[in-house]
Amino acid sequence: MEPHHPDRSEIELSAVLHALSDPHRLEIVRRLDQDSEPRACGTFGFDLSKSTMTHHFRTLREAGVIRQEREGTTKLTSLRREDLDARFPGLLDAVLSSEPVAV
Amino acid sequence: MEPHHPDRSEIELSAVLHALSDPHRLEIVRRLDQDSEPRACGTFGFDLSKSTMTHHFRTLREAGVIRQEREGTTKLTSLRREDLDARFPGLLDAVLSSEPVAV
DNA sequence: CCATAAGTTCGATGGATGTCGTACAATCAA
DNA sequence: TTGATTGTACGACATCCATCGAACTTATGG
Repeated sequence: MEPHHPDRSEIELSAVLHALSDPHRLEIVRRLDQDSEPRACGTFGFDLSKSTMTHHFRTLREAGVIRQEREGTTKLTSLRREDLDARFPGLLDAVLSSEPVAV
Repeated sequence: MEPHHPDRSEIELSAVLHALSDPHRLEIVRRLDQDSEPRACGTFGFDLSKSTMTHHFRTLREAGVIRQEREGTTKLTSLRREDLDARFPGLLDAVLSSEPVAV
């Protein structure tokens, strides 16, 4: 079964803020924004287990921050920038324009 | 002893996002922004116990979102808008411009 | 068909979090 | 001084959360 993505109108501010309040997840979003190309989950090189990464990606997806699509054996992840900009104008830019933190 | 307020440069994005990710705390910040006048802690009328309110105000204060100053028997709370705007430009406006949610 | 690679699922675990009630401290008014 | 008002401190408790390892699924490539 395909994973669930909330509709744009269903994206909740508190869920987005909570998703972005974890340093690992914020760094994921930061890199997705820089690349502007869908990216495989395993290409982030964090010192975390696979199951923990799955947990973080699920948190971001269920909050409506990212989109995940299966592509063969991998899973491409992309930022839902248009949806986020439409729903919370300026939020993503404000968050991403702050200085990165080491993770 | 006076409660601790982080210096502007010490305010961390993850702490701010976490503080704002709770609906009650977000509503507190929303009202502080509308009033633009320092406000007593007890004037928010939430259906929460006093100790829970203390907890939320402490979370906001330690994240650097609000300032608390004793004034007689009450405690005036104000938004640290200048500090937040300087440290994370546009963040507070983006958060506050989204539609309020019932609490 | 088999092995490998990429993620998910499923407990488990230690720590944080939101909530409460009761007791306490500080200030002001009578 | 006594009482009322405001808020804090301290446990307690149920839940959530970030993390892990091990077992599983799904697709790809010999």
